[in-house]
Amino acid sequence: MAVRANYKISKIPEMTVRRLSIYTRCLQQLEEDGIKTISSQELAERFNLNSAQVRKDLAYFGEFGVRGIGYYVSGLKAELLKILGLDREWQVVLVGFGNLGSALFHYKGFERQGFRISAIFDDDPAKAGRVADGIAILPLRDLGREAKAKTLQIGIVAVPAEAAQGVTDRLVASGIKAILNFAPVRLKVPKDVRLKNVDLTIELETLSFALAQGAR
Amino acid sequence: MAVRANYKISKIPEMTVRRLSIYTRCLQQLEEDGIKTISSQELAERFNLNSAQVRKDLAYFGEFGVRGIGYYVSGLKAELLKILGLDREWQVVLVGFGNLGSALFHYKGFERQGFRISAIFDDDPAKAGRVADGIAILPLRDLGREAKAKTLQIGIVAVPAEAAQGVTDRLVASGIKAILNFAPVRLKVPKDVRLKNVDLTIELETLSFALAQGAR
DNA sequence: TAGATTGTTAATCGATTAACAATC
DNA sequence: TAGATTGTTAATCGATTAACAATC
Repeated sequence: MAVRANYKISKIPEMTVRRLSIYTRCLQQLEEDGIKTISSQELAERFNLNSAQVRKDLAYFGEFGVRGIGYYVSGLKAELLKILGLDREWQVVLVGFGNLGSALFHYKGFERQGFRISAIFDDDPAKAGRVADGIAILPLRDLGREAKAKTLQIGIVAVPAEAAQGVTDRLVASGIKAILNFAPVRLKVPKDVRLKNVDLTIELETLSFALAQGAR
Repeated sequence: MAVRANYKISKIPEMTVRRLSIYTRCLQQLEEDGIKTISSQELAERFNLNSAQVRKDLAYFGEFGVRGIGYYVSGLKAELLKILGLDREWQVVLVGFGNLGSALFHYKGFERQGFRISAIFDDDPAKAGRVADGIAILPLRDLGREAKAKTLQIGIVAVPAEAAQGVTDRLVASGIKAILNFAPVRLKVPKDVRLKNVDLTIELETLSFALAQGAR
């Protein structure tokens, strides 16, 4: 029953974390549907996974199941929310309020999981000074002050490739420890800073690759 | 020297394709900088990869290098563009013109690699009928006709989760063989249709996980 | 030729899956 | 208790890396 407290973050495979997110969503749905328990087998089937994989993913963090029964939906959901850090609100800073940046700002999915974009920065004089949905768009020089004042924790980089490293350096300098980067460049960050890249063009290229190959 | 023509698509690891995209970009930059040749070692160093991995990735598709020299930058670039299907233009259809959809439409990165969003669909009466940058926003019922007329090849799903499966079914029915999905749901598609999911919330959750763990 | 670097085979590593004793 | 399902160990699979003969 005891939850292992002393695992190393680095030991948890990235794919395990991603699957935990997926399980969590499923459990939220199951809870709404009034379903009380679910087995690893049933959970796995919904995502074409192996039941052993589901159990192993969970086993990194503790023993949440009951032999002969499976997992209690709302109990497991609560555990996973805690593990993923979704049992609290995160203060997110968005840098870059172009097309992508403003879309991310208005995207409802983030807010729903507790990611609150509470600061926006853009050095474009046409944007800095404006207000979006009650959030002021500020020039980057104000970042350090705002990061402290609003205890910003996660940065989103949505600026052009050329500007991305400079922006990242300022985020790091202001104490941000996690960055989600949408610019198509490899950013350098200190090793205590978590960096995740989302490269939309590469996603499309995996598709054009498949189509180009298929056409042979 | 001969390029192997008979490999199976399914045999190429996804991660290999993603790295090919990255190599290609690097080669484009190197070409602009006037660099003529590059070794697998030099290429690998730029991305913290292993030189054997670079050579192996390329070896899936042929022998592009010269022993003792390395790879000719512009020659290899041209080969990779062909392999990735980036030596041509792709007709992309965007479904959903909300915040995310309109951002993707205006995102310059796609166009630059030959992905042309040449049709937009949205059933919202406030949007259907409008024109965005010369592209008419049409109701979904026109999809079949437009798909034929414009030989649409790749679909982007940027609608709310509830609408995503319905939209996908219509894309498939209209003959689209590759779909990039931004809705946070597992879509069902026939097995000859390529599906790639981009889940922005999960990306943020990998960060909140790391922060939450680090905070223990 | 001597030096450099490829393409490829063999070794290593890590993640997925099968199998099963433990136990509700 | 009998049946079901967990948590975990061992086997399998696939991807990464090291090593090296081939060769420019």
